[in-house]
Amino acid sequence: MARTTGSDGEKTEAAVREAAVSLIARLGYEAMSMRQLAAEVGVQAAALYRYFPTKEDLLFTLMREHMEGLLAAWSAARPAAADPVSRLAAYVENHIAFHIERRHATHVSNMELRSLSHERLTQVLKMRTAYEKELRTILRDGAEAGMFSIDDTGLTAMALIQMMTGVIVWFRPGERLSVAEVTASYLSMTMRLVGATISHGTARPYGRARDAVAL
Amino acid sequence: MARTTGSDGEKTEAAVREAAVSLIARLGYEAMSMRQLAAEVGVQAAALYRYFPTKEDLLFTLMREHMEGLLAAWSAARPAAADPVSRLAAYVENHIAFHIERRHATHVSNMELRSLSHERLTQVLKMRTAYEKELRTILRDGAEAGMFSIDDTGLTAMALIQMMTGVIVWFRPGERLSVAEVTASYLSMTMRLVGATISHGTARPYGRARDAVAL
DNA sequence: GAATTAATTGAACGTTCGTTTTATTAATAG
DNA sequence: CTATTAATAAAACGAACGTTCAATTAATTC
Repeated sequence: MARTTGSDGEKTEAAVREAAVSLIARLGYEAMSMRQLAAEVGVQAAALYRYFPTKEDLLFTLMREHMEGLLAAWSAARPAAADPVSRLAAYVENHIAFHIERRHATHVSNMELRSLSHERLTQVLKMRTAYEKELRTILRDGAEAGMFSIDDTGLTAMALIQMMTGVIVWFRPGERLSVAEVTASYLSMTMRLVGATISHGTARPYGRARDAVAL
Repeated sequence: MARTTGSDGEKTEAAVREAAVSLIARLGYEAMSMRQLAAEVGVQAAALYRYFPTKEDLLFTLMREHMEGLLAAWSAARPAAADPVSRLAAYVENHIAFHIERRHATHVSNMELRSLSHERLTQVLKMRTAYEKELRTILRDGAEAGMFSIDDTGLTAMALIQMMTGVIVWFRPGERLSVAEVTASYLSMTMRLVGATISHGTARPYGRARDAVAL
């Protein structure tokens, strides 16, 4: 046998990507074999090498495009010139929506970094750092404007990102909570965590956080 | 060659555990070979099978003992009968201290669950759930007492745990921040996130969170 | 000091891995 | 209709994998 009727390179490549994201998320990159992946696509293992020269190239492609997608989504969602509270809200909403929509790809991008070569790891981390820097900038602007109360900008940014990304670990669409409810909760937790205010001197708490007490 | 001078089963087994935690954390369980592990210990691969019947038995042992250690640490640290704020503070402090101290083992326990058999996965998850339930209980008690302002207890517990455990991803002892500083920051972020109060009606915010605003 | 037990080596087993090569067929271009 | 290109199958490669087994030596017991 050789070329099969109806075979199409573009469709096959798309099927390979999709199956790879799902399989790597479920089994892990090292545990997934090229033969397993091929079987999932309905093809022989050798056919995969027409689209990706090595297994690692496949992984890197998935990760790079995931990070590019995240940066692109934020570029599209970011408010042009708004106050820190609005910008932070936009960041949280975009982050949650993007990660819930791409649970599997996020899993791959977060868990399989160690299977990348040094050079490619650096590339992916550079994109990740650029994305995180956006949040740090918002937090710093808000702190300088007296609208946020934050101990340490870098630490707070990491804590927020870990908290938000963690949603993919436990959240399953169609269960107890809706995406909108989850987003609203995370938004409210975020605003309270950073001590968001409208203006310095006002005493109305953000969300349901009232009557807090000094440590 | 055969038995080497000075060889000791207990010491070898301890060395195997230690090397395995470090190697699995760095390379991943699937990527670490038994020959690599043996070389790290300074022994032939066959010798490992004197202590662990299979590679998966080794992984499971590491995970189970990590979770048992976490539950034991919390049992020792938990305040007998205290108010929700104190109990929450104790939970956060214990969690951060334990996870910073055992970064590698935590990495293994969180990232390699999929390499466990169904039965063993269930065992580990049962312990993890028991640990998380402790936090949910504290949050619920605090909310019922009117000392916390929380949308959803389960969601908040997951968000807090993800946030706190995430410390092992970026924190490195001996760098910019000390363990004490990090702990204090996480404690303050936690208290603000849950809207902690001393008593309903008081208007003094916890930590630096003042002048918050309604969503 | 002989017998026994504990700890380890070295070699090998069958399997699976990522990848390459070659042949073959489907689709397309002239 | 023929020539060319695109897409795949089938088979094979050497290497590495987890694991087993028999032999060997150190430590311990009697």
